[in-house]
Amino acid sequence: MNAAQPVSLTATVSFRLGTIGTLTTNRFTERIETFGLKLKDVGLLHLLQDGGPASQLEVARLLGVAPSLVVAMADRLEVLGAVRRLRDPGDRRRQQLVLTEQGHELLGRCTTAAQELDAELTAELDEPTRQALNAVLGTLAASLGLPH
Amino acid sequence: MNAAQPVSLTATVSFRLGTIGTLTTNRFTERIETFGLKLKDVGLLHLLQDGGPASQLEVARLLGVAPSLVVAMADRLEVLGAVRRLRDPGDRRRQQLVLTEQGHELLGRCTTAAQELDAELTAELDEPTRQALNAVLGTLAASLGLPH
DNA sequence: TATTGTTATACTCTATAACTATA
DNA sequence: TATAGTTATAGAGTATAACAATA
Repeated sequence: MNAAQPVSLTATVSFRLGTIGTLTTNRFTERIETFGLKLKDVGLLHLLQDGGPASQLEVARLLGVAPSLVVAMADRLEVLGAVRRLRDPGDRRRQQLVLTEQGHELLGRCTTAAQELDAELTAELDEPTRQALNAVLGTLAASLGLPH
Repeated sequence: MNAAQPVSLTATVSFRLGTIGTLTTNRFTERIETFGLKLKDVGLLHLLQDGGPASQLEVARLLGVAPSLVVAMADRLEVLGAVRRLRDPGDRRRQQLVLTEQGHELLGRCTTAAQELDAELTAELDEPTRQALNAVLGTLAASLGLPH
């Protein structure tokens, strides 16, 4: 007993989540390039929609990225007209990032792109299976501290 | 009709696969660093186990990476004693990469690491749910042309 | 001349560190 | 002196292009 039967690496949940996740990320990245967006820009847009205005440092902490990267993302999104920087009058060191109407629309297009990608990725699954998969992934995301 | 109800980006399968996949990849990468391996080295080891000896250019094509990257991986794995380069006597341009006994053991340790990570990631799921998840991921991987 | 592997170089993404303005 | 944001610099990972050996 205790003899581990030989399990293939590719049969593990981790390997499959990693490879499918990478493929998914690559395809999504291609699509949003069309909008002039980088992958993490989408996370920033989503954050602003959900949590309202936030200072750049708050954003960096919430996204788990360096503050200098938030500068680059905010620059890019400002050029696209998707966000505006508003100086906090009470503390003029702070930049409040706010989503513009255009930013909201852009986020909507990203969501549509994700839904289209969903259909493409799960084309082989029947609807109950697809929904069950999404539910389990939601549980997993929640338990791992990811947005869900 | 046809009015799309507002779906959150984070509720899509694509977003969840992307974020969970990235987290999984990061954690797996940390673990195999202990063995002196980079992420894609593991894919190479697995390939050699499954398909037997292969030329470096075949490996590049199968892994979907540049030939120059295979050189770097083979260098690293050769130093670790995990693979050997054998000149093809029939065509001396070709280097046949073969897995050594040590390479086989190393791959085994990677598989164990993935299984441990599986347990960690799916700790919140009951066993039938965990198995159902793995089965659907296997279906997905197969339909997307990924190893499974 | 074409192909395999290698080396040299460049590009993308992101972090760390130095710096400026404000508190 | 401490903090928010910015700019400068560096490192990891990987691709493309130039090159050498062999066919």
